[in-house]
Amino acid sequence: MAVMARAATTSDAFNAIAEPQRRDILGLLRAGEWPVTDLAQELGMSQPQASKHLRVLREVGLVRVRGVGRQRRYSLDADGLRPIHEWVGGFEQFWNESFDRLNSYVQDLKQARQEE
Amino acid sequence: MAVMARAATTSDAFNAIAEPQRRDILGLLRAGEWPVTDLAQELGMSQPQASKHLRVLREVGLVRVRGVGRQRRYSLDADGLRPIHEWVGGFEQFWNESFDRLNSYVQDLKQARQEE
DNA sequence: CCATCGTATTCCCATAACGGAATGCGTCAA
DNA sequence: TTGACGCATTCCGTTATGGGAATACGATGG
Repeated sequence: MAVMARAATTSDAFNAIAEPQRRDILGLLRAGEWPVTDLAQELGMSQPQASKHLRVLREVGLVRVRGVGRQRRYSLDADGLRPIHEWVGGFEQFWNESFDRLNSYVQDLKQARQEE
Repeated sequence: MAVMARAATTSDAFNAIAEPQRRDILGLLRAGEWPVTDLAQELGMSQPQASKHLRVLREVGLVRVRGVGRQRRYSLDADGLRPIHEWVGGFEQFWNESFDRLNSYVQDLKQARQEE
């Protein structure tokens, strides 16, 4: 049985978006469809690299492709990001926590002062 | 110069949370502080594995440690998740898109019907 | 001071990533 | 039909992963 080292980048959206360039690609695709070459140039990466990253994104369902003549136009399919947003959202109260604590601390101070 | 293969898991929160078990750890830590052994048992992983994952999480600043006697208690530091939430949140309109399209399609239908 | 508890670290291994360079391949224009 | 264009794929090399097992290490209790 295969000893898994690190989960494949294609195993899920979490792994796919761990790569900065792939996040760049997704960001760019918010602007609409892009043929590979243009996308690569826009983001300053080689065409093969762009193709490879796009393949990963396609495999996890974050982008779609459409053949137009001899080009392949990629577009966003953001549904796969939703689970991530929800998972991370489950921690929202905790990154407000320190602020809340500070806040209640300040409240306590105020109250203590009034009671002096 | 070092040829980078894949970004280190410790390079940022995106990479750190790509590993399911680390997400499990973070989830568990919402319940409060945990000593390593208990945490490992709760999540069904070996103690060394737990320690290793916790190290990664600590290096990217997602958890804090506190020494209590001979145990080390880990707790959540969720601030580092915020950038992720914001990045993913930037795509929210796009995963509502298909719904929106369906919606406007229905509107069009209604309107067309009234104009008959 | 010594044995033990709670953890962290180290070693070993199989796997796969990402980048660069080269190449394969389908489609369109002449 | 042929050549060029737009992409995808393959090969190579370096690096680091996560799991298991063994071990090192600091703090505590006796």
